[in-house]
Amino acid sequence: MDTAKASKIMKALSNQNRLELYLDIARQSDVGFMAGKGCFITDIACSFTIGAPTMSHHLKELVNAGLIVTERQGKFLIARAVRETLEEVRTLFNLGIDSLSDTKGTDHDPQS
Amino acid sequence: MDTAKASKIMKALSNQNRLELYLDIARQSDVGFMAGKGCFITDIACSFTIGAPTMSHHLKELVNAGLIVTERQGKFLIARAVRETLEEVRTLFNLGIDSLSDTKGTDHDPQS
DNA sequence: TTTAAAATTCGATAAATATCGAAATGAATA
DNA sequence: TATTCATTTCGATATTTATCGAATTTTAAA
Repeated sequence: MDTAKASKIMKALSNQNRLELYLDIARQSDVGFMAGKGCFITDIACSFTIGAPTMSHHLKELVNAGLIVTERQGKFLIARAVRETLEEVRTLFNLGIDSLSDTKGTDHDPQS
Repeated sequence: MDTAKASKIMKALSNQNRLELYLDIARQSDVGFMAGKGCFITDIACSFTIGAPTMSHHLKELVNAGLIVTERQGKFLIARAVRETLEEVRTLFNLGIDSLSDTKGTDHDPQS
């Protein structure tokens, strides 16, 4: 993934409300019996203090970043996390090397 | 990690220049013989088109987010990625469950 | 001590953005 | 059809921020 796209994703998650929104959606999108079903924005929205217009705006930002997809189901809106994007984010934070996740490599803490 | 801190980290990485700066530092902070030594900002800076004041600003933001630490070495500035913060970011994107990349939740590498 | 290089601070500016209230739209239901 | 609920659009505003040039500081070297 190029850094242009990556930074857009980070920007989409740089607002606390939007981050929590995404995490809620991502968790519900994949947990157990709900897997792949997505979740109702209405149900999520009630636990947020922001207004409906702001919620709508945040959702659009998440869609724009490729983090979620939405779909209208009658009166309601369904959101689902895009798994591929999440995987890309994870890959990004692997920094292209694996040596960061294991503990070897430093004899002692060079700081403190 | 709470979402307040997480969103601050995301914000710090939401600017493309700053993200690339961080990735450069993080890679050089941990690769092979350089592990733990940090890297000279001067050397990194030359591959960026931004001016010195902007670079200084970006570094401060990264420090503020807890992503890097800096240290002056004579005339130069050394930067090192904070491993713990990176780990926290990775944990965040595991969404608290392992089931996202592995339906069973094994002890295999969840990054696959 | 003078010079030069690296980095920071300061002040300014243009652009982005989070949020809101009011109004409009879409869709189910009474 | 009229009403009601979920969502979106619009317009506005206050705040943040990325960036710069100029000036300053810090430190090494000449």
